[in-house]
Amino acid sequence: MNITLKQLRAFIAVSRTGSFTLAAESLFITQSALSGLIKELEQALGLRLFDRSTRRIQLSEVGRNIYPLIDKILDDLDGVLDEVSKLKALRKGLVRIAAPQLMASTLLPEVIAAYGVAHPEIEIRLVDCAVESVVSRVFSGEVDFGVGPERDSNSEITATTLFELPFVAVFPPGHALAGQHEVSWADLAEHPLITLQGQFTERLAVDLGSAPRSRALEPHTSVAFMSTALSMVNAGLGVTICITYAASLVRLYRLEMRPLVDPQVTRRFYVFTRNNRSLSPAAQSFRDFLFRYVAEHAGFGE
Amino acid sequence: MNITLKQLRAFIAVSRTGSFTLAAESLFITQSALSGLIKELEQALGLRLFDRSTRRIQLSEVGRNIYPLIDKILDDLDGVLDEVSKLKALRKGLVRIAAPQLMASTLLPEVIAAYGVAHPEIEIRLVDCAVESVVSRVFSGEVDFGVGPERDSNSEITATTLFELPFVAVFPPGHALAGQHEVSWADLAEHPLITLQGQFTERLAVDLGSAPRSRALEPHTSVAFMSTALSMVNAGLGVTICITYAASLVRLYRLEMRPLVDPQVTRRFYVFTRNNRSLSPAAQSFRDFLFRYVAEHAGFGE
DNA sequence: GATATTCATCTGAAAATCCGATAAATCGAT
DNA sequence: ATCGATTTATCGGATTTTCAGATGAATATC
Repeated sequence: MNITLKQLRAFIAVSRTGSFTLAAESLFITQSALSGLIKELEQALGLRLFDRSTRRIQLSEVGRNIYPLIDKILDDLDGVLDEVSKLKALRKGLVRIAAPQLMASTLLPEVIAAYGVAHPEIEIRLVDCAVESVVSRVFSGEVDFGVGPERDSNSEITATTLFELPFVAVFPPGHALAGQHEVSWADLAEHPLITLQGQFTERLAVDLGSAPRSRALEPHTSVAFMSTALSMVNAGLGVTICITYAASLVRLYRLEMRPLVDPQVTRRFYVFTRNNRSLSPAAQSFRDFLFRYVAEHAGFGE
Repeated sequence: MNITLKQLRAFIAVSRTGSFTLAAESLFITQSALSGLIKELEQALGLRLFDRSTRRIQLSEVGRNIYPLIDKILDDLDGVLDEVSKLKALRKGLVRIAAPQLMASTLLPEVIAAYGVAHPEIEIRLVDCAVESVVSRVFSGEVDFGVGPERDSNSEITATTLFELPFVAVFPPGHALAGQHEVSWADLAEHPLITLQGQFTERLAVDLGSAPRSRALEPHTSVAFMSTALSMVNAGLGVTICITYAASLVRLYRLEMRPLVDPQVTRRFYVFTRNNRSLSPAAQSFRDFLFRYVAEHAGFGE
């Protein structure tokens, strides 16, 4: 005769309730079946687990000793079953992510592709939108989480740092700056600059301060999308600046990058999640994967 | 359908061997039974645990995740069973015994030492306390059982006779009584008597009745501990009386003993256990050993 | 393409499990 | 003390589960 989970559950139930009858009810079996289960278990172990009369039930010395152990085992088992149901939910799932256009065309496709290898059943839906509306889409629940640069904090939204990367200067091959390993903001001021409209540039100006080199930021041209800026650079209309995570796109345009220094300015990117709202297992899994991916490809795109 | 330990063991066995056939062998069941077990488990969990063709078996994603968890649970369970069998086999255990101070310094150390030879893994914890509180400590569960002289019966406590021994007179070598082989209570009255305080002496007075010889008990001095009494006897301050089980202590003091007769009065000692409460295997074992020891050393200490 | 190996399935037989009823024990109240 | 209520233990029969052996299907190897 082997020990069964039923017997162990019976043991715990009787220990908890201190009564065969109550325990039987809680297990949805008859009292006689329960009586039999305990008897079997005691037989299998070769000793009494309860000191019992028809009126009183009490754990025996040995019973007291093993109760917490058995209880823990059953708890662990239930934990595993929970785990399984989570994993099961993970097998099919839909994750929606909001990200600014540039990120949605550089880092994220790369990560999504890598994730898809291990989790083909999970669909990742990418919402590319204006930087400004990433957080609001997270807030509205339209997406599971969002990725983007720092924005006004909001008590309903949690921002977790995903990475922090420096700015680089971008110019065509054979450009005057191509000879330098690094480019200073002052160097940059010597050339027509193509910048992005919106907060991207405004914040950068703040970071650089009112120092004379901020003149570098006086835009020659200002466009809405990075891809437009890159096309213009490619056409020899000027230089632009971007963050290294866009490296794949820059390479696609066959342009050159140089670290921007004096000072080196970095930009943090965050994952935005909504408070008081747990992620679906699939979303959780992809979010973890994203962090791991970024950590393992530190300085990716360089 | 509920999950069973059999299924979990089957899962582990298949994971380990990577083969249904081998796993079935190692579990001493047929391959078809094993196939069924895995099928059931997968059904219960609602997903595949193995990716299998007829030629190759491989843990699925989920299977890989839960394998270590399940393995740990089974290990824990086996650990508990081990624990139980150790307790049962007396390879470990703790026995707590309450006994009056005198007994805790004479008979019990002797028995415990003898028991320890055969059962070195079992710890015997001796609680020496006032005679009056032996039973209450048994009742409270503070000790597994108690040893002591007769006390008020209690429906919750079972008293089993351990031994019945006579009183002896104790005096220094060269004492006036040394020439006699036996000492009567009347003889005793001729010498200053040192007695123990408390019920010990009171009960003795009852046993002796109102006969004139009870004058023997009029105490010259009354002390709390036998060892004090013996020291005083040793110093020539008088004689005392005790029960033969204390012989080892008397000999330690190099005093002499003589049977007290006319009448011979005996005192019974009991083992007190609590009703409706089984002893742990270790306590059971030591209790049995104690009875055997006393029986085999009948009149021990003489 | 033949062969050997492996997992899945089917079937009858054996074992277990469960339930309901009943017995036995105990406690509390009259 | 006795009776009634409550609780655990046990018994017999019906049901369900489990298992072994044989067979079938799939696939890798030669």
